[in-house]
Amino acid sequence: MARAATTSDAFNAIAEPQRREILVLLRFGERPVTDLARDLGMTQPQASKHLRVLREVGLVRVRGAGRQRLYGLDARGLRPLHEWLGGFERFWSESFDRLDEYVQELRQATQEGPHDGDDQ
Amino acid sequence: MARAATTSDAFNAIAEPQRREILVLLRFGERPVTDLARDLGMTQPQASKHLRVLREVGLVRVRGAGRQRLYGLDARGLRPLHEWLGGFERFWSESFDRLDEYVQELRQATQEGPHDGDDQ
DNA sequence: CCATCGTATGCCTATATCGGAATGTGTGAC
DNA sequence: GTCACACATTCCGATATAGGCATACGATGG
Repeated sequence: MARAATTSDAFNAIAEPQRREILVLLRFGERPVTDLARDLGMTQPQASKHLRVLREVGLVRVRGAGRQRLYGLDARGLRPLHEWLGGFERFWSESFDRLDEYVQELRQATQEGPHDGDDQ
Repeated sequence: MARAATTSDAFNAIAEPQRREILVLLRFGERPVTDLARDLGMTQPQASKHLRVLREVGLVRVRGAGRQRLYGLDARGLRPLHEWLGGFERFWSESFDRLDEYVQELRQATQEGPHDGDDQ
């Protein structure tokens, strides 16, 4: 068997650096294919192919605007990634995450009794 | 060119579901190869190969313990993923994250003036 | 030193990728 | 209707994967 299809997963889809860059660009709004291709220094067909993959895993949506097709981000598809990663937060926050720190601060401020401890 | 090597990235390494499961198991502590293989229902050689990949991208470390080799999580390698994903938080929190909600609650409780709004 | 356990590696095949170039499809404009 | 434009799809080749199986490696114990 070969590697799993790039379209099988958000995990597989974003394994490709260029696809990640596309998603980053789309954070700033919808864009047509040619725009993306030019900004990322790739050919139009390649951009189209990458967008196809991203579409199949539900990370982007298309909207026909005249003879252009505007691609837009659908970041809900990234949630599985986020959730999976969530299980590891405690590990890489050996040097605490700013958000974590913030939460702790606030937790103290509100004088909520702590109900979870950290072990290991 | 083919797909980028699985060992080129944490992104590529975790594209494989079994590799993700290995990492999840390692959250609970160090473990020898055979253990992992059995728990995940795969052959020992496969587990070894997956662990090799994970090692090459710095997601696990090995520690020789007698004639066993204990594999342990090194979650720092997941930070690039976390950081990349961070840029999208605002998007998938259309239906708010529990943590986000919690932070907001607490923010109100502490009566901190709000200094950022959510747009979309 | 030799047997044995735990683990790593080599070889093989099928599969699917990414890149490049050319060409197909569809929409709007004149 | 035809041209031009924006985009999608196809064919090609090189590459490297994951799985299965056999086997090599390394350390420990007797």
